[in-house]
Amino acid sequence: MNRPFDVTAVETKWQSRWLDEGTYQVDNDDPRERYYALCMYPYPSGAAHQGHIRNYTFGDVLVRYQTMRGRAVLSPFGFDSFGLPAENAAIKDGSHPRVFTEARIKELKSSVIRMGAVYDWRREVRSHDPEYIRWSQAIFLAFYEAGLAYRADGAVNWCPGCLTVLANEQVLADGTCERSGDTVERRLLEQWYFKITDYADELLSDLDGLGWPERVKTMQRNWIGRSEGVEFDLPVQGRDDLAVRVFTTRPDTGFGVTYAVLAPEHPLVEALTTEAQRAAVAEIVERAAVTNEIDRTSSSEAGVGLDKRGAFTGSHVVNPFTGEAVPVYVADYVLVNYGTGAIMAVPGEDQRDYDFALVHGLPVVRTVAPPEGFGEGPYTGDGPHINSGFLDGLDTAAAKDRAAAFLEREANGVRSVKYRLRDWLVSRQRFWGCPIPIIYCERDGVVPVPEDQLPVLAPDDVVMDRSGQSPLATHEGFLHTTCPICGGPARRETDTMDTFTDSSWYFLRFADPFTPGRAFDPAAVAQWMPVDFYIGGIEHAILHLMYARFYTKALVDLGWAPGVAREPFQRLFTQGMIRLGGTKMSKSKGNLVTPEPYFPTVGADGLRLFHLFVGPPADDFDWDAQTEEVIEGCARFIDRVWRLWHHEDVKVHDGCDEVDVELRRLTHRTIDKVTRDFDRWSYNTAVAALMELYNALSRRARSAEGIERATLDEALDAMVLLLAPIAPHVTAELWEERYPERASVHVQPWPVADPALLVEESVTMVVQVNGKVRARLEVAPSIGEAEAVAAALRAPAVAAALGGHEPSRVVARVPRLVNVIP
RNA sequence: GGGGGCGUAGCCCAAUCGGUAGAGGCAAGGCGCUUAAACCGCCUCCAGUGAGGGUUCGAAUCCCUCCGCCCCUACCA
Repeated sequence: MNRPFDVTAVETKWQSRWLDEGTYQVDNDDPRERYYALCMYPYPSGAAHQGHIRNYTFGDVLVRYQTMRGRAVLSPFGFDSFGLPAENAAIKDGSHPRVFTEARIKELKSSVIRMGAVYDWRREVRSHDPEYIRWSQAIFLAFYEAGLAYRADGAVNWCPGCLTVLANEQVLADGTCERSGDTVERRLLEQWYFKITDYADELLSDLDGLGWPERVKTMQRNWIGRSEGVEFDLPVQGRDDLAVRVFTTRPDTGFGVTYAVLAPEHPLVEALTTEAQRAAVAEIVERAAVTNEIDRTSSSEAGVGLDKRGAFTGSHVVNPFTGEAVPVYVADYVLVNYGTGAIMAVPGEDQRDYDFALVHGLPVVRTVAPPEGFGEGPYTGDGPHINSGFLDGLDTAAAKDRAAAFLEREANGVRSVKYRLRDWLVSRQRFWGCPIPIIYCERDGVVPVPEDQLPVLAPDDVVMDRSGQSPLATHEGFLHTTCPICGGPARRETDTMDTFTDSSWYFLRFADPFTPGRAFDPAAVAQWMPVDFYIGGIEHAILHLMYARFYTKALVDLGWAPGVAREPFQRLFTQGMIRLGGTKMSKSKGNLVTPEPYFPTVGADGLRLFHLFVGPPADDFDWDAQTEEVIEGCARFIDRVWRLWHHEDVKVHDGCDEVDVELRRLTHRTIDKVTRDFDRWSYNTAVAALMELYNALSRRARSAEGIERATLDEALDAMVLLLAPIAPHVTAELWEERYPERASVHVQPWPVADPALLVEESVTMVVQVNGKVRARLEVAPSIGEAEAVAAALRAPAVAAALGGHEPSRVVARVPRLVNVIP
């Protein structure tokens, strides 16, 4: 491209200046109104790609805009620098994950600076920094002391090809390893958990007040999966000492229970299995043990038939509603870690029970009358109850209540609420993560590492291979230690924490990474939290955002953080992804377009303008063959502004005529429009409005009559101010050229539209006859309804369309429209 | 199977409360500038809103059915 200025020189000049002058540093005692703008801190994967540029452009525009609006804007940046890619790279080429990671951080940071995004770099955090690790571990211990962290057996994902444990994120939807493609197995290990389920209710109910996209809230609600029901006992026939405890949300269908099901891992399976059924049941149990959860929960068509997935135990339980004995099955469609791990099966009103009953020849009883014409199969809807004794005739709600009361009386029933949400398994058998600060002593058991011994850091000389155990466990020097209580021999926990723990509190650290001896100063957190706008990808809609909300709630309850942090992210923006060749642009997909080639040509400004202009920020964008041309078009617009600012080919005159006044009105309408568009994140239309203003100005300024000087100056000033958050370098340069004595464009107050110039002199009133446009009239905006109707009826085309008939009805929406119905 | 989103000009997209379908850009074509081209400037072209039905004086917008694409989720009792 042939640019009218030296893009690289201008952009690097301003980037250095923002850094050197600390333009976007804010202090914790800043008296201005606070604003906290935050992009999700990235995993440092190396130089930025277009997805990063788009993301950080949205954030940067917000920071610069809010700064011009007079706010003290906290704009920090950091790196989610623990994680698997660094460890895998280390295994592959023998480097140390830290060396690898820090090189990637350097690259990404340099890209971010080069695109013109501004941060208070004094506040930068890195998850792998020893000071950060110290406080990640201190929080773990605080959770442990509070009973929020506990140990239990848990299943991990084991890849037989890689001979290693995988994180959940590495297991694809079809149950295979994302690297080797092998089918992932489950193995039992003792693991650490966080008790996020303690907060299930609050995590659910607090969603209501958040300014988040509805779909993200819906996803979180579904993930938490609250359901109300009844827990009760099914006594085992012939065994006074045993009962199968089940949970149901449909106690009203109790008369339709024709069998019961235990999960394969249920503790009663052994006791209830008769000798004759032992082999059949064992087969089901063994199969469940080696099958990963994905396969188990996929529908029967995909894998093994239902006949192979369940077996009769030989025992019966008594249905408390009917008093009849029904068979007990073991089947893998019942999960041990939900509800009570056992169900009453109602094939008449449940699809899964119905499918299973058909295959195993179990009776189906309908207890809710389906509507007329309803065919075969289970009916899960509402309706009058039938075949249900004392529930007959009741609707579902009433029957539920009556049945629950019955179960409370007759079957040790308790109304209860269950959640789909599970406790958070935080152990990872990995090296490149935050070590869990726990010591195991033969005498004293589980012992927290004393706070003065934090951080627990991994030694540098750990061998990372694919043996499948935690790399730290292979390092004798790390493994063996002494017990802080008795001084006797002890060993360290060798697992590290899920990297989602690091990202669950970094935004609190940003408020105050300065105070020694604390994770953060509560007063500083109180000043900055909650985050006003949190910007990131939809892929974090569930896990990261749920975990972070859990952390802040727990930290508030533990007294670490002030109550304002309870809901950390007031508003959330999830930007659309960039797709190339039909898939998301990402390093792991190998379909990256990097920004570097664009910097010397269209510049960071051109690229930023492009990302804002190309479509709504929330929408996905396809990077395709035409994209190059669109990007160049954006750079061209910047060039046009540059030339017009320098009055190239412009004719100016003094003395303002009506056309100039109209241009002044357009300038102020544009100020108003762009401001409202910024506030609703409609950057594409804001840019379009600026282009429209440019077009009108240029046309007038380059016409034979020319333009009034003051009108042009006012319009150009407004345009450069409005463009400043979008194209920060070129606008800073233009502003400094013309106004060397003034402060930078970026600390100028945001322009305000003059209300007097927003009032339109006349508007076009559309006159319709029977919905068809027949005339357009110029009218005063203040026109009254009667006057508007009279004017409409006077219009010749309207009279003609009416053909002399009296209108039967007239709908007037002054001053825009009058619709005459004959 | 369940939940959500999207579908407007050749392409990306506007239309903010149900009220003139077009703001902006890209591409295409033409003219001017130029020895020529690029650049630059000016101008032109193009859809009736995925299909069908309903509500309404009036529907891209609300409702129903269907088609296509995308995302999330998945036996949660």
